[in-house]
Amino acid sequence: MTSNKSKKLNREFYIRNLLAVAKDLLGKIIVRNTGHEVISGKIVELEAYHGEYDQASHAFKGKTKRNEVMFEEGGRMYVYFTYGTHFCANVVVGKKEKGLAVLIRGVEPLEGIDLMSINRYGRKSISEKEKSNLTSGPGKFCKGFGISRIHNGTDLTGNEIFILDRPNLRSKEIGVSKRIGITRSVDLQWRFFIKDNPFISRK
DNA sequence: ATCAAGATTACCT
DNA sequence: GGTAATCTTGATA
Repeated sequence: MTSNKSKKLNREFYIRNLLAVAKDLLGKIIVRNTGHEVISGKIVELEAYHGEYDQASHAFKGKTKRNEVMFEEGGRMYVYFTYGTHFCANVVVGKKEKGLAVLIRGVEPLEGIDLMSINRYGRKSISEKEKSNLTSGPGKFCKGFGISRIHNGTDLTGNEIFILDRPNLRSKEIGVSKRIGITRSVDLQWRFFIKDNPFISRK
């Protein structure tokens, strides 16, 4: 079982430099334990957001009711609702009050694929195309994993949602680009992904 | 109280 | 490549 092979990332992992944590999270295994079933997948794409000098960050204008989890100590989930339809999940990074986060944008499904299929399409049996589309985007990942507003603030050192350690990738395996879907601070090259992985949201 | 924008996705031509 | 769907938040009055 994938979930038992390696160790859960601890608090110290998350309380580090934003871009270092972002790159190190690539290739790690994110797990959701519903209490009945386990869903897991490899993180293959993400983006970093910095509350102090990144105008695209939800934390840029300071703490509000919506983004308050971003100002907690690293190692929690910040989940927000957008476009009236989708949830997006972030890993909060760094010390308290910093406002740093990493948006999870792409995951390669490992365990619980039947449940993911039901969450996304309402049925277990899905086409090859639907399989490749299960969790290849921030909203799709949340839908597949059943993550919604009730998971905002979830402690990733707990037992419901957590991330398992894996060896860091070599920098050669990591692609870097501008972030997607934003209108401010557009030139920061803060999107990271595993090159050639089919579950990244865009080529 | 009102309103525009939004860290997206699915479906259309 | 274009755009409707759908609703919460934060800004402004």
